[in-house]
Amino acid sequence: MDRKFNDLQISEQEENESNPESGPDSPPSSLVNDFKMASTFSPKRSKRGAHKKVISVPIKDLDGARMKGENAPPPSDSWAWRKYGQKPIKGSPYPRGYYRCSSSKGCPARKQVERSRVDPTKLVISYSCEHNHPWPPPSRSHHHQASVPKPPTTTVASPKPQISESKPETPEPEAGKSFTDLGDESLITTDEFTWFGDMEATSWTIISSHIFSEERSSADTEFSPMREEDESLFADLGELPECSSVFRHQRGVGPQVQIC
DNA sequence: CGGGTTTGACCGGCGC
DNA sequence: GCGCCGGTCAAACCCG
Repeated sequence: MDRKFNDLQISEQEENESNPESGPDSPPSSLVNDFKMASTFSPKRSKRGAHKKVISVPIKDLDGARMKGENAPPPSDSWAWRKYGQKPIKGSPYPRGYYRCSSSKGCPARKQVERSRVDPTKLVISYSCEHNHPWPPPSRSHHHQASVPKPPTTTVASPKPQISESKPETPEPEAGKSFTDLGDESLITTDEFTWFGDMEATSWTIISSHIFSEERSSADTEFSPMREEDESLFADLGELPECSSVFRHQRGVGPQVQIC
């Protein structure tokens, strides 16, 4: 399967802009052309005090292949998500699906999936998780565990305004680099971003916030396989000051994203 | 039978 | 205060 995800866009939003494209008239600035490094958390409707990150991914043949009507199946990442609701959103022809993390008990992570109304070819996924909650969850669901043939490696995407047309299949020199090498402004591309298994895309952008600059202690193994390291890494992630997006390589499964 | 999905009801925040 | 709207709950249903 040569499914590459090529037009992934992640932006971080404050809670009060929880709607990726709030209002039919409001431009999806934070999604498409703009990104905010919202390091400040402003809980407007912070029932859960959650940070939120928004990913915009192209759907393309996804809808043709599997979409039924307007229901876009959420791209599978490394976590188990259980759908707990779906609502039509005012001003949007497409309903929004509500998912919660079922990878671990009590996991506060939420995910909202909806089609972009300004660009129906894109799927907008909003990740949110509890403030200060160690996210991603320390343990994956057995489903995923079982489906992970090989230990993943870790890739971290750092803030980058936009990368267009970067070929995922291009062997990445960065893939072997350390995070420190990558620095603050780097964007890691991988040849196996298949975690959006159903996604078809031509370019991709990852936008995130403070990731590694200070977190990269010497003990961190950049792209080393992880299993137990996994856990420790997650522990580290739990201590990340703000939000970060972590992409984990997994052979056979593809990289995964954890956001918070 | 266990886990996920669907869907209507309910709740709470917010604007008027 | 009231209505709108987004988010969540939970029972029924579906599926492997």
